[in-house]
Amino acid sequence: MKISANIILGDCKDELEKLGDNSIDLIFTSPPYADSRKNTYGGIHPDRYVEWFLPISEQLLRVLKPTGTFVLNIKEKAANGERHTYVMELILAMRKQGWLWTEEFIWHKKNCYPGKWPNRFRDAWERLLQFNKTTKFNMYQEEVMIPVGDWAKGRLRNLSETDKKRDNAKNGSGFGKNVSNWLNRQMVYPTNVLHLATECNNKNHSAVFPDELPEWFIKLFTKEKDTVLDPFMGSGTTIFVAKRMLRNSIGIEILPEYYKMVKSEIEPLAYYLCEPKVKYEKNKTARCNQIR
Amino acid sequence: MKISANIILGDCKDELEKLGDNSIDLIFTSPPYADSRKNTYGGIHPDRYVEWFLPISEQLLRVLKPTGTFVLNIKEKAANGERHTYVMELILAMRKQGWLWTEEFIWHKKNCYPGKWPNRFRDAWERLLQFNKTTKFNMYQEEVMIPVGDWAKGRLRNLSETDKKRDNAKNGSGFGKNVSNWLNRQMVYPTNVLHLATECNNKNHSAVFPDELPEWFIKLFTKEKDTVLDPFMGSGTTIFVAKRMLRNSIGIEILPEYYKMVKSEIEPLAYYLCEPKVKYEKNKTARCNQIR
DNA sequence: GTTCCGCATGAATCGATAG
DNA sequence: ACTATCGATTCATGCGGAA
Repeated sequence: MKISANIILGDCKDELEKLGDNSIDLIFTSPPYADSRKNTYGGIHPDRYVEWFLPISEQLLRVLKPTGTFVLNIKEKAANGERHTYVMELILAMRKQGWLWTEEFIWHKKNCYPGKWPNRFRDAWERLLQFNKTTKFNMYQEEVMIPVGDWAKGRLRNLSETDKKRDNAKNGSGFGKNVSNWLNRQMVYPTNVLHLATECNNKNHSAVFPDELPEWFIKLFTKEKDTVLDPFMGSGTTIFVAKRMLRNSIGIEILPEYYKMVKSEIEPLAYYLCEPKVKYEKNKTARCNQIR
Repeated sequence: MKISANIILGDCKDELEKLGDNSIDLIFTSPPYADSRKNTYGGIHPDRYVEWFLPISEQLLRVLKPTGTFVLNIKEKAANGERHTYVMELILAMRKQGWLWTEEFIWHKKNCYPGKWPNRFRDAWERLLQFNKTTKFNMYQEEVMIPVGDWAKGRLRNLSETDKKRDNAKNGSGFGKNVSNWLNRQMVYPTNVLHLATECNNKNHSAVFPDELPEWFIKLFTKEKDTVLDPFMGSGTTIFVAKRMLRNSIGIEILPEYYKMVKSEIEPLAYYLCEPKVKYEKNKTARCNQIR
């Protein structure tokens, strides 16, 4: 089974038109922020951000499957003592386009960039806006469950009795179950707040996010062999993570430098991943060291 | 030196008109959320939330000092699989009214409401929108500095002395019981993400936000003898905290039950606080036991 | 007197049922 | 078809009684 990573050089506004309707399971992207990254993207003026983005989001709406999800990582800049409003205006405009604004996740950046200003503190969070085409989208909640909170540590004894009974009743054999192991993995569903550290190695790319960010949403909204799209690929974090997790991926990038870099680095992986019985969890560290 | 707590019964839209121009240093409030608390406030329909709030925010703009700050705690509901947009629409409308949207703090609710749904996770954060009249507002950043280090890392809790003791007692670790441990720590500025648990069971009162929330903003945006206003007083958390911190306060409440309760509980405090050399930190526990 | 454990209780949200 | 009400689901926390 071949997992493909389709790396495309070009303006996503044009390149998206070549993709088929209802063909994408997850769009995860972090577009250039308004008026930032001037040296790389030219910098979109805040006042024109919405009008610049709407033709793109229209194409994204077309290529997304009805069961798919679009996750947009974005945060408004502060200028002249105020936060810009283009993100809110974008949400309102995209809803008129037909998108459902399902949820807003918060990425809490645990080690955010240091700094001090007279009128504001460090900005330690970003928005992860979830948009959908329909209310019946795929969501694999069990894939992102987390260990129960610290409160359980002092109360494990009570849990053990219940869990022991349930476990025995379930399989009946009573053979080969490590109860204490099971106890330490009491799992609960997460919330809409994600606590992740920012990526330190940046490769001249000012808007990098950690692997864990796309990984979490890929786990949550896709299964193996699904297709993930990043129309603003940049250094390719989303694509590399998707590949590692055995999802097909499409990355669009306007800058030749990034395109070449990702293209050359993703190729050897294809080989590697074609081997049978390779589980992505086991290879994570190796591949991270290999490609990053 | 007398610190006053002016408790007013009535609709804040009417009562605010009686307050003088440019007389308030900090407005901290949590208005009734759309379509919620029906039994108490009647519930404002999401589609009419903005038009309901704008006359109030217009008065708030009038009574706030040019150096003052308005902090609005709010979160949009989810309905029919989507988040409502009235909060974003409110921000846009308030800017047209003349407000500056300076910043959006995130309150991460460590213990959010439980529940499970097929299309979303538990909602663990609320917005704390900072509005200002001018870009030259008072901000006492040093007052909310936090110790750097693994214990406080990721929590951003600015603890009063009693809080430190209480937390240490709770953990039972003995860590930090020696105040010098704290004094020796390097202090850093916090970020715009606040990690606080909601207060669960206070028997009779259940405040919608913990004391630490208004406390943090009162420290940051006011000094002693300044005036704090809460136009939706509710059970009076903001007013009690302001009183304890030696700030004058004005609370407006439409429901007689809440009004009477706060009125009767705040009175004995006036006596107590009139005594000289009373530092609010030392009295927190005593007063909490006394009045709550 | 500690520590431990049971239990109630929230700014919630969805789907089903009823008017 | 559209709105109002209700039950089910879920988990971090504090309180009080028990060990």
